[in-house]
Amino acid sequence: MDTPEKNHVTATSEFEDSPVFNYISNLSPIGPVESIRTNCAFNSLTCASPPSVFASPQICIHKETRFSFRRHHFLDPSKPDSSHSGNENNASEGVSAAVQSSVCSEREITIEPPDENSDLVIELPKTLRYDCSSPDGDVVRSDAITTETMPDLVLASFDELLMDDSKGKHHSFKREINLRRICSIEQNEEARSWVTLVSDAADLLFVDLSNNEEHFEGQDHKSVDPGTMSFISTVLQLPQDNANDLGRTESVGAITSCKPCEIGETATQSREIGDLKETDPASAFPSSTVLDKLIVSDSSDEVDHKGQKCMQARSKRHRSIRQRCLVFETAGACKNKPIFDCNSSSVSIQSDCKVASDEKQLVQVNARSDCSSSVVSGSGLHLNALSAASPNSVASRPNQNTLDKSLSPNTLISDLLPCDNEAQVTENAPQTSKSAVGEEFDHSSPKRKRLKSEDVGESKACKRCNCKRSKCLKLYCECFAAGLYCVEPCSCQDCFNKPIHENTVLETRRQIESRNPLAFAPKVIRRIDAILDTECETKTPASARHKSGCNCKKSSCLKKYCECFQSGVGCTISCRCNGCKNTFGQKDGAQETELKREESEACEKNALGVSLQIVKEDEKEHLHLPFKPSSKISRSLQTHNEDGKEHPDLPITSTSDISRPPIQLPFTFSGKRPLSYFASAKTSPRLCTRFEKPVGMIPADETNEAPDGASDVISVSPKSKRVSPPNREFGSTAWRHGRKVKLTLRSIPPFPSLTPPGKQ
DNA sequence: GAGTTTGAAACT
DNA sequence: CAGTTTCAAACTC
Repeated sequence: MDTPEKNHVTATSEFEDSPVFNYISNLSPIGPVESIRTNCAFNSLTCASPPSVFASPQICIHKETRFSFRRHHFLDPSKPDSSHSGNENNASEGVSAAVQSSVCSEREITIEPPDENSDLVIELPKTLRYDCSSPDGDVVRSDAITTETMPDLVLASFDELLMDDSKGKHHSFKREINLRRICSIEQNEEARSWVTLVSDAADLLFVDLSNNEEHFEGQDHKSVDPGTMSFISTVLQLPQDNANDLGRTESVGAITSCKPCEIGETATQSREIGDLKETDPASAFPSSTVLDKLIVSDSSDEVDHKGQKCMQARSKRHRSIRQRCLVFETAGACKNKPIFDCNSSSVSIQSDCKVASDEKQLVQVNARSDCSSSVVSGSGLHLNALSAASPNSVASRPNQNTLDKSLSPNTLISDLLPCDNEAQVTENAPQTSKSAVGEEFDHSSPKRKRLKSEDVGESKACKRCNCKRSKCLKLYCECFAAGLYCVEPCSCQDCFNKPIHENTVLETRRQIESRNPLAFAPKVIRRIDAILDTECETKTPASARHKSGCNCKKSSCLKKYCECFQSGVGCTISCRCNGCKNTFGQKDGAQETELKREESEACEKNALGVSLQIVKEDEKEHLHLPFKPSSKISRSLQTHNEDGKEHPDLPITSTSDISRPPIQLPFTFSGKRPLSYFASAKTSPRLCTRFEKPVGMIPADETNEAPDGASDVISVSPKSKRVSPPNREFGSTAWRHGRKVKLTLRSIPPFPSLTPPGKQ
């Protein structure tokens, strides 16, 4: 028998002869024998890795080298040729097999390339990345997952694990299950997204890839969210790329309208589109997401033109408007350079949290993308505008007129995407927009005031001010308040709200934010589930509300003087208005809503509960917008609603609304539309949503308290006086009475305790 | 288009 | 924090 040592020696000699060995030797200080042992140890280490990975991302990184190594070997056999050109399926299968067979390996794969032996490790990723262009690129997914979604996924699973830990049951087992689930979901999502995307212009993919290369690796989990946005944007953009701009846009607009019936159609379409989604159990989660539905419907629009019926129902006028708005929206999405440029900007913004830098980046983005600039020019879309518009879409349903107006893509985006992102987009817009926007606004005559009043959707999308004394540097200026630069259509005088005066603008903005951190936040906070709530058709007030409420004295909240009315939302108890007659919902009615909410909360105990924790824009500051799972929120967050349809979109809207100014919008979508989207919502540390968590699992205090503090709206009032201090628990009944109950945001105690130190 | 009304924002 | 002023949009004519 040969002793192990002999074997090692032999092997060593063999390796030494090979160039690979030499290469490795150069890369690693580890001696030949050691390296071999390391390889041997891979298996054991690999299995052990997952916990470590969960425990700490950094640890994962350390291990990554090994895993990458291992992965490299592992994949090669299945995919001798990394190009996968011929066998995309095989490749994907290999990957999927790897993923499913070994969760550990999957996670490892997802980890970013290690410092050492990076070449080897990176090699595969690159291959995958190139493969991304292929529709079947599940492999790509792994790559994408690595940089984008995994953190969320890991956190999500980890979160679940924690919950499990609380129970003290089957930790490892569930862990693996979770991981498997995640993997399967990812794969499914991947397949879907690719199916959808592939049908579209390949150029988009190229663009994405090119951009991905830049941003993917650099992005942390935060970046994931932007990716989703990007994805959405991409989807939205597709129509424009095609000759069927109007039609596509229209479909989007129809979706945007969010009519229940339309949604239903959309869902149906999505089903029709492919069994891919529905057939897969995994679809139960993200696939059902509204976003997903929308996307699917959009794609389905190509395959199945059913959706066009809804589109055709729209008037041409709205169609054109929508298209324009959509362009703007997408602009944010960066039509031609879409996704990742925008993402990058958003990401950088998030990380930097500096307006100046953000805007600069935005500018750069604009400069880089031709279309984007034009799109951006749509400056009309700004965060607030979107938020405001979105409510309209939902809230205005009672009024058919308003409904049509609300159909603008803005609504869709606002509904689907974090306002922040949008804001970012819009923020850029002004810079490059003027020329591009020119056309847009050419039609706008001096009577822009009238135009605004005439077409809410458009006006919302296209802010134009008429400031004379504020120099457009105060919140009086709608443009400035919206985070937009003034553009040609503006009739302002002595305007400083221009890129030329960037520093001034930024400084002013900082000052205002210092006074009121949420000064630039959307004025209207939408209910997450509003879009999905069938009741919205007849009852919108509860779906959204003004962040701080109105203070109308004479207008009876029936004119646009009233911000609630203007935003198409009903007044709430937070409003100080007198003689409220808001057609979107009277303040008095808010009390009834409150009662209903409490009732629903009672029901909530019997249903799956979801705790939604939204983080304020600035994650670095770790400002959490705590709120408890109100019944509606929980309901909306549940993977399945009454109709059995999934509504993952919640987090998005809620977060968007909550999050503060566009630029710093932290909100995170997962890079992959539904899945990541879902995952992020579900597991994001800052946005903690527990879809699957049964109420019973929630600590007694949590469940009990939820009703008290639960506010209809997930929102944070910009006005400090109305905002409840973070981390404060308002369980007492005292807070039930009066406005504070509504506006008070409750922190969710349980999460911190459950969260392991290393998680976040 | 000018003037008035209105309510948010800003100021004291 | 309340009251006042400033401001610009919304509205009316």
